Amino acid sequence: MRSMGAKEKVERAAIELFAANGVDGVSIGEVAARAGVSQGALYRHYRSKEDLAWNLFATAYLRTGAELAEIRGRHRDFRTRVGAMVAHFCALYDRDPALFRFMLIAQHNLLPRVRPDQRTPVDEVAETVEDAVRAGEVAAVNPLAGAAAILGVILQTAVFLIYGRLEGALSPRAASLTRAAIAAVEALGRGEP
Amino acid sequence: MRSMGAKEKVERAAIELFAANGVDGVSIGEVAARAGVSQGALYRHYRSKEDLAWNLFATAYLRTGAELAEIRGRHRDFRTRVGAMVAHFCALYDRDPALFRFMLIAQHNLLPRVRPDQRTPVDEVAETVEDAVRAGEVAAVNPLAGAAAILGVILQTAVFLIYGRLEGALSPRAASLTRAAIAAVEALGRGEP
Amino acid sequence: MRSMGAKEKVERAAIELFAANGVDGVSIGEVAARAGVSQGALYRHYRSKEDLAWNLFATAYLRTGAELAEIRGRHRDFRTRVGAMVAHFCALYDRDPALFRFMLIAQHNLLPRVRPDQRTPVDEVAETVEDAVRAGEVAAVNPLAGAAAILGVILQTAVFLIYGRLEGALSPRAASLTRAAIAAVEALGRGEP
Amino acid sequence: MRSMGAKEKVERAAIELFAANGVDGVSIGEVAARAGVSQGALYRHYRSKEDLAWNLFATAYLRTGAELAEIRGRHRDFRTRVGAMVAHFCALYDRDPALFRFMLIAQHNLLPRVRPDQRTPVDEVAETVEDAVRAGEVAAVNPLAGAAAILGVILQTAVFLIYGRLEGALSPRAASLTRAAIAAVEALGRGEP
DNA sequence: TATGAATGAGTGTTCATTCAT
DNA sequence: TATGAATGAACACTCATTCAT
Repeated sequence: MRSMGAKEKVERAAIELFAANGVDGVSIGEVAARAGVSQGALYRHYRSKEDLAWNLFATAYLRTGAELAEIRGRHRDFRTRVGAMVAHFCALYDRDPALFRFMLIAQHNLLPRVRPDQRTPVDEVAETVEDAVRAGEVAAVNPLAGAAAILGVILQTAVFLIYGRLEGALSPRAASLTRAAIAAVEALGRGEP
Repeated sequence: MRSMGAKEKVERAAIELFAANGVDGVSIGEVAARAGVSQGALYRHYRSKEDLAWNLFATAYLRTGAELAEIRGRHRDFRTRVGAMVAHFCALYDRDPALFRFMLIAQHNLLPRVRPDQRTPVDEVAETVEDAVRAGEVAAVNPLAGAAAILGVILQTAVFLIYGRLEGALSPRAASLTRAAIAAVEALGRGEP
Repeated sequence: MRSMGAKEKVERAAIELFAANGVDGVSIGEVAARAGVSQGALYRHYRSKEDLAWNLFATAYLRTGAELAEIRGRHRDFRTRVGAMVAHFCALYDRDPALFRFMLIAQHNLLPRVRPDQRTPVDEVAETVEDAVRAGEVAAVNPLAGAAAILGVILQTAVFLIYGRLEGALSPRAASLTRAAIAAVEALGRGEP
Repeated sequence: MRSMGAKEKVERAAIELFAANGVDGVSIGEVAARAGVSQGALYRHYRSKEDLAWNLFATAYLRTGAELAEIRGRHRDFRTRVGAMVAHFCALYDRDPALFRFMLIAQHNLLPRVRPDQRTPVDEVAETVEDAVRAGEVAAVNPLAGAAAILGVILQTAVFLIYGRLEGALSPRAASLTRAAIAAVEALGRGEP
């Protein structure tokens, strides 16, 4: 196993810097310096800074979507599915908090560039809710509203970890987050909209 | 009485542009042009672009904190308090979605500049949870974990409205969001940490 | 005697700031602030910043020329004249070091704007040397070369006071500076050019 | 071998423009245009305009100090030393009048940035006078007052050449300037302080 | 292929000047 | 007359991108 190719070094440096300062707050020079390569070398792998940011985001975001799809394929039961998805998000955060933070920040600029036919994490969670409604596992609820509740519980907790409001890793919270997410969806279904 | 002073025009323009493109993604020239004033005029009211962004953020963010504190002072019951807070967030969003989006985006850069002694929305929600635990209204739960669940449910729903995943205003969802938020906190308390 | 009119306050402020930072290193706003008047008020007396600097310089520079002319008219003897002129420069420096420093600095930009028909300090000193040569008081010497020696001895000593290389007032040095200036001119005349 | 590297071209352009208009009177754009390089290229060699001006000044000023130190080391006799120093200043002027003028102008802003432990031309001339006093070659005189006389005679003559009051090169005047400088120092010593 | 010098458009900011009040 | 808000051109500086070596 070699140390790291230039491309990997650039990607790691970019993720960490983008996570800390936002894409617009980081210059190509800083990325190159942290990666230990020349500025010019960067352009051999990416056509522009925007291209670099987009590739990093799309790769991570769509990979997460695929992983959630895989979880959805592996389990049938709503509670089990949500539990596995929450655990997956927690593992993602704990394995690479910088990448997680980068995704949270970058979505504001980059989400519009995701093509409508591409399956995102949001789609997978929403579909999981939809399946549960169809199967009668939870009361009728707008799948996207349900997905918002599930994702909100997870992501806001991650945000509090990032800002130091909460401490430690996210995975130990997986069980309680799962309960909270499921309870939130069920509560949504008890009312009108 | 004329329509709007220069300062108000600048602030409106800045909020809308910052909300759409991020602070770093907007130039002073664009703000000035949209406000219909010269670039120089901007510097009569704000010392720098950063100062402008910080003032807009701090004003809105801390004002929201104060409003939540006022709600907390007006009600005693956990459910009532959460209901009023959720309704307040919904009203904020519906009244000025651009400002709401600006706050969501800008926090990533500007939250570290909030002094620890200043009371934020997060503090008020967390304290509301703490009060409920102390009063035995909900099972023991980390107040900040509870606040994350409540805020997550609200804010992620707002995010879905912003990105067009959900449609319409936020206020009609206030009742179901309240139920979801409370259920999430209660579910958190049913487990270990 | 009233405190000071707006114009005088502006001029004093300008001289002190220009002396310390150079004309280009001082903004109209700084001059107005130190003078305690509004920026707009400044333009009632001077058409532009350049006009202000030029007026201050020309007034002081040409007044000094006139004073030297007066000294030249009052005395006939070379040594007496030089002594009176040196004493006059020393008194100018001691009375208003800021004005002196302003003249030394500003000449680099403003001297070219003095019209050739206007009599400057240099003209008066040079003519004093010329008179002395004509009268046989000193050996033949280029009047301007002689003026350079006289002025150099005085002004460089003033520069050393300004920069803190020498201390105290300039007037106590008048006698020795006079001897040095005269000796320098005489020595110039002992050789070829 | 090409004509000149970018750095040399920038330095030459800067010296000429700064000499003519002062540092504050010249924009980076003008320097770059005269040097025939882009504005950005300038910042590869200098961190700021101030850094450019300071480097040019410090280099020339301290180099001159070192050259005078070398002269002082090569000769023992006061008259010989002064003669060699005057000749050196004249050669400096004749070789590069723009650099000479730049040093004369820029000292007003940049002299305060010279560290006290750095040996300047003034230090060398003053020490030369001090040596002469100690050796009994001239009567007791404040070394800095003597240095002011010597430098004043030379520099004011250079100033007159710059302003067109005198014509031709400075070197032909070296002999008479030397006599004048020495006579001035001796005359200083004949009186009280 | 990799480097790093060079480019030039764009940025935030300053400031001399004007002008309505 | 005096103020100070407003203007807009200029400035120093940055940075994504290119390209000769």
